[in-house]
Amino acid sequence: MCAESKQGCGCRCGCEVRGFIQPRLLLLLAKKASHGYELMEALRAIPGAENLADPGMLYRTLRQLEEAEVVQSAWDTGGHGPARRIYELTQIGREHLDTWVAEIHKTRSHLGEFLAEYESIAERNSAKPQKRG
Amino acid sequence: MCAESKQGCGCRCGCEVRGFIQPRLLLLLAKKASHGYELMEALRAIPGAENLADPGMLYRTLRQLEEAEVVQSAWDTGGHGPARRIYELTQIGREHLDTWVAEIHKTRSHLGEFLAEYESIAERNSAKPQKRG
DNA sequence: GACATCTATATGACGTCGTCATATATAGGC
DNA sequence: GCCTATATATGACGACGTCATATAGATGTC
Repeated sequence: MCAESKQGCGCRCGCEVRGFIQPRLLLLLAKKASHGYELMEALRAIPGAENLADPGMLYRTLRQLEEAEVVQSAWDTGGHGPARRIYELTQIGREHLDTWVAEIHKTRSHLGEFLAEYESIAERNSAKPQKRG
Repeated sequence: MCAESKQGCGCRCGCEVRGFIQPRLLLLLAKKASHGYELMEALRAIPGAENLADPGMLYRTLRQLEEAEVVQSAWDTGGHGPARRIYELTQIGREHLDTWVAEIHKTRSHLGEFLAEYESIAERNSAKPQKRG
């Protein structure tokens, strides 16, 4: 989207929430226990989460979450294809999701306030385009 | 907030937009040309932006933005105290702010959809706390 | 049975972002 | 001269994100 993105042009060309793959995974797992590949496909199907469907980030995050006892896993060799590591939420994981949800509420409010502030400035400028009204 | 934050517990304990200091600065500068220290105080006063009031991040970002011709600066030796570098938006900067605003709108919608999804699951679980309804 | 393809998990390299610590310098009060 | 407030700037380090690459089992096909 941004041709100048090399050498830090200051143009981020996107507004992403840091670490958002975590609550995305927790919410998906709150619906249904699942494995990495399936979670990746699910992320790919969610508008705004397509960028999170990266195997590198995904599998590393799942390992971190398991290390933190937010999820737990078990091998599933029953299906067709290679063995899959099935993840499910722990009680800690459900609490983490609740914490994330509270924080996301706050962040959403802050974005709303930012946009309102922008609108008020944009209005002021369009009302008085000349230097001295 | 999170005692386990050492060794990557997976608990982010916060929901921050990556690089959000940029649109914050652009919006502040859209209101009024200003210098680093003043921008830092302004950020400190905005709910949800307190964490962005870090001199390291701030001055580096201002330099990057100037490098990208998003802002331009000039020394001001008139005031009392040390010389200040006064920044103001360029035309490119105003366009960048507009781009950011469009992206922030999208992100805000995605957060709303995430929260709605969470609510629908929370309702379902509280409606049927037992295994088979 | 050799080969390609799909499914599935995993690691390495590298850059950006964010936090914290630290350095430097001017102006004013005592 | 010394302390504090103002003001800008740099270094180190970890977390996050992207891209590339490695490994391997199952399936289909010629």
